[in-house]
Amino acid sequence: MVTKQPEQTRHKILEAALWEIYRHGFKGASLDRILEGTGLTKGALYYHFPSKLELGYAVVDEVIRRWIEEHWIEPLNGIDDPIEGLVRCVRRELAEMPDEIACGGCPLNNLTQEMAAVDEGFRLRTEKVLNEWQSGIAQQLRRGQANGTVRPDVDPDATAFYLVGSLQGAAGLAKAARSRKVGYQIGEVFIAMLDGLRPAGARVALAEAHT
Amino acid sequence: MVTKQPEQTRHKILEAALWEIYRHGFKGASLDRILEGTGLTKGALYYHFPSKLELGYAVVDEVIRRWIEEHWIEPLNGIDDPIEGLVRCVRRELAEMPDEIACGGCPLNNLTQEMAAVDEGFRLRTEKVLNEWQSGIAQQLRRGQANGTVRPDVDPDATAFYLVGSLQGAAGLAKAARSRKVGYQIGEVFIAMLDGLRPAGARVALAEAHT
Amino acid sequence: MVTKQPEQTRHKILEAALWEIYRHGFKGASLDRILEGTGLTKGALYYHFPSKLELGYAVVDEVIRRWIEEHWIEPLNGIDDPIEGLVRCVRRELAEMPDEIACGGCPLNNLTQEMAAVDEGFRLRTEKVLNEWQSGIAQQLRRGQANGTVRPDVDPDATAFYLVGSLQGAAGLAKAARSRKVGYQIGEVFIAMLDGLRPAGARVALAEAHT
Amino acid sequence: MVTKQPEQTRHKILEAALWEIYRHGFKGASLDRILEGTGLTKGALYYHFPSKLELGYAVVDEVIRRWIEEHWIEPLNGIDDPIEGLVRCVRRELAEMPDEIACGGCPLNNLTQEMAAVDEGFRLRTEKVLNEWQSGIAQQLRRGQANGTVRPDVDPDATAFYLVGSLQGAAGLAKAARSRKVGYQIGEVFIAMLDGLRPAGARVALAEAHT
DNA sequence: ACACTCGGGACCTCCCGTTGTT
DNA sequence: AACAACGGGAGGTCCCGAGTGT
Repeated sequence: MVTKQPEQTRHKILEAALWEIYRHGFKGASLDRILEGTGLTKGALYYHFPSKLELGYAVVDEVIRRWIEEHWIEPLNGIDDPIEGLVRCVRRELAEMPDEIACGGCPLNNLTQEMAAVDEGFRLRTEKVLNEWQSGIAQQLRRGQANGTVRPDVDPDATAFYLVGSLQGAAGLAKAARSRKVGYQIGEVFIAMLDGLRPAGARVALAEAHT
Repeated sequence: MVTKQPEQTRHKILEAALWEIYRHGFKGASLDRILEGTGLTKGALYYHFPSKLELGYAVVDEVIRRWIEEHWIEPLNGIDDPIEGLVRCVRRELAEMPDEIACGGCPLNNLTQEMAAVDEGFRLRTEKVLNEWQSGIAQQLRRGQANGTVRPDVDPDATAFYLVGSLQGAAGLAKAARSRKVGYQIGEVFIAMLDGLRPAGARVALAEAHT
Repeated sequence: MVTKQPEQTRHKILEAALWEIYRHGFKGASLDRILEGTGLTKGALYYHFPSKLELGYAVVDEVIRRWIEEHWIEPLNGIDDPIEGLVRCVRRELAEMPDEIACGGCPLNNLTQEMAAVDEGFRLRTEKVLNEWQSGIAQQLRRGQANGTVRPDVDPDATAFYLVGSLQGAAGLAKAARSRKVGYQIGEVFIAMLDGLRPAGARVALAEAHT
Repeated sequence: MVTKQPEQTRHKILEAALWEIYRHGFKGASLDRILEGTGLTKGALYYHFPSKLELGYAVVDEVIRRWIEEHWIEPLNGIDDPIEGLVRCVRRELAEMPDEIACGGCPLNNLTQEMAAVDEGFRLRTEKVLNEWQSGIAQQLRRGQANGTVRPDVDPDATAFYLVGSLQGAAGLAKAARSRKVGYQIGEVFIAMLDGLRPAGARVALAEAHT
């Protein structure tokens, strides 16, 4: 047996916890089941996390948060046209997402809806991630307003909230329908709505661009 | 003591179950706690419902479904301008909703996100309600296209999905933020987006219309 | 199977709990072990007692308390000479007590010493039983002072406390020594000390009376 | 960081263990909590003690035993009148004892009552300490009989057992009542009883001597 | 001589569901 | 139609102890 590798052990637990929680929800998640796949036992888990709740918190803080950053915030950085950036993100997610996630909903949204009203710790953490997401988009919208790719009369903050909400809602509907098709449909309308944020002269016939 | 009143008993259980589920989620809901407030016992519950799961199903089918119909489908019937109707619905909900619900999220969305991936029975039932909601809106959009209040190039079905998703997502964000303010902000953007569905000449400065 | 007998079930649990607690202490007591002998299951236990703690409380309130009353308070009632009554009690206990109890200590004392400093609920309940014991003896001492069998300069309350404490302490020593002999030795001294509570002229050579 | 100091480390653990056991009982004592205050970890503990049980044994053998010697055996050595010596001990303890100990019971008695019936190792060790205590007193009583300060018809051994038991019992009652008052009350009676061990002519009105 | 990491189990809690009874 | 009593199990907590490194 190799020597103890605490960092890797912790990571393995977090990863397994993410999937277990994703599949059964936080309350339905079983520590025994989480540990089953890892080959670890309660002792290791209890050493790294003081409770199931804290494990759940860590999943939000460390795993889900990073995922959102990598998928929805950082990709926008290099692009001058923020709307173009968002459209690309949506298209990429719709295309690359495996079926299980496409039909299982956004992990962040799942946890938020299940736990926000039940546990304040979860609410604060998911709220924080959502706020980072929102402010990332709001910042891009401001940059777009500066370089003329976004209408100046748009409220960047409120609109960013709206966009995040719509994405979460769309993921929720796709989950309810257990179908990629609903996601694609909503995606196109979402993109069309995004197009409405451009200055009148700069709008693109996005629907056709896709076909 | 009055004689047994099966229908009323069933109703009392459903009502209590709705609140318990709303507050603790379905998995977190306790049958004992549901019964506590009603003065009934397990016997009554299991006479009317074969299991906790079926009780949850009944809550969706009978309580939540009716609520959606009354609040989001029927109000649109008498109005010629469907977008105007939706705007009124949003404004009414934002205004009349008590704090607990405004910050606790949409009961339908809560249940959907918690259970859709876990239990197929819940998924089918919540999907059905969502579809009724969506097709109600789609039908109105078609009527609007017929009477010229909605742009003809809009896809009624996809757009209706998108709108339902956005509403659910907005409710989810408000829940995560535990704040009415986020709801109001998103509501205004939502209304602005709705305005984008009108033919170019018919758009209204809705923000001002609200003040 | 006979019909449900809640009272008898509750009694069976209490009885089994008393023994389990007596043998392993309260913290060491296992609910599973308690139920093992009764043929009942967790459901029955949880129905009758909301928690292990409340079960322990009930053992003190209902079982131990009654035992003290029957063995140390009521026997004194019919006897005019309270010191004589106490001596008889001591002798009876020393003689009739089975080995397991003689060497296992007084159940009341065991629970008190283990739990009084840890849990206030236990402390209050054991204190109550001890106070009843003490006031039973104090009352007898007062009666003895009235009829001349007890010295008038004795403080009935303080002395009763002292006597109860000595008995508990003696039981504790016998338990530590796991020997009846220590109990007998202390018992004789205790009886001699009791004799010192009589008026000077009324003292008896108790040691000889015993042989 | 200073170099390793094994003896001091061991001592720190023992001291911390004493308090933890005193407050939570042996079973309730947590190794993690013991180590928390010391800044040490499991590694240090298990280097010095092979198990929790052995740690408990060491607490009895080294800490509690020494405490009893210093407080109840050695103080009697320089005094010719053993009864006077015991009275002083009682008075000193009653006066100097901090509240936490006065109301938390005698550490020796606590451990004895909790563990004697459960674990033979504990029983043997606490019995040993109790025997040393008892034989210390018995020896003094014999000396008193030799110099005429103790009645010759007193059985030194049995009486010493009785006295130790009474003290332990008194501490137990004070713990159950969580009150110093009970301790004071019993203390006075105890002293009066001690006075009864003197030869008839040598008795003192101790109650008045105290005021 | 001590720290970090992890194994593995026993425990209470609590819950859903069923049975006998009225 | 409804109740009181009970069956039976799964889950999180927490703990003691044993490894490896240094």
